[in-house]
Amino acid sequence: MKDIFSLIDFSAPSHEVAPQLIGAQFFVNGVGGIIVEVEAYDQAEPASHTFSGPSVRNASMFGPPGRAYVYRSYGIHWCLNFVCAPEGHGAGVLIRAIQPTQGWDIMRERRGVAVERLLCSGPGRVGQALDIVHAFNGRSLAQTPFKLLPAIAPVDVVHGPRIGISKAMDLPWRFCLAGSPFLSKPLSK
DNA sequence: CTCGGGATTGACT
DNA sequence: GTCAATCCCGAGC
Repeated sequence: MKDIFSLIDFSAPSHEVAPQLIGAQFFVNGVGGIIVEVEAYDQAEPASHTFSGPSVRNASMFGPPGRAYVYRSYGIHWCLNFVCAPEGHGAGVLIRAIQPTQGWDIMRERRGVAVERLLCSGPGRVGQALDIVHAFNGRSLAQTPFKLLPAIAPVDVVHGPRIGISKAMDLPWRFCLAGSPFLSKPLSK
């Protein structure tokens, strides 16, 4: 199998990397599955954490591409991004939903729910199910505990406006696996 | 310094 | 539909 880092150039703009991640498989310590929903963010648009420039919180987004940006959302959840674009650019792809394929029992225990559809359908849920912790911030996606594998077969990717933001609503930078029942919400246009 | 708003979720009316 | 949980950070005084 081809190495995904030879197939995807993480130094490309986040909105170009994002659709390529749909269908890829992502695991943390062997727990995870197929990426079915992501969103792209870039310093040039006001919905991004990096819009106002570097800070302690978003520093890893300004670091080298191909690494993790882990942030605390609403003071409660841990969410995961893949850093994109050249170093210093401040762009990334938020992992919003995963179709579970490995580690169901572990994910059910961590999440406290039994319904498979609710294990990883949302950025905060992905963080909890895969045990994303702040210590992963800045770590390379090519190294343990991460494992990122290319899609087994070509997939249909659909896109639309991003969720949960109040700025730059016009950018269609949410990318989903067409017809997937594991999305955090149905795609709107 | 205080204040307010989130790239959210789950419990409740 | 409403709302609280709770941390980071920018805006404003």
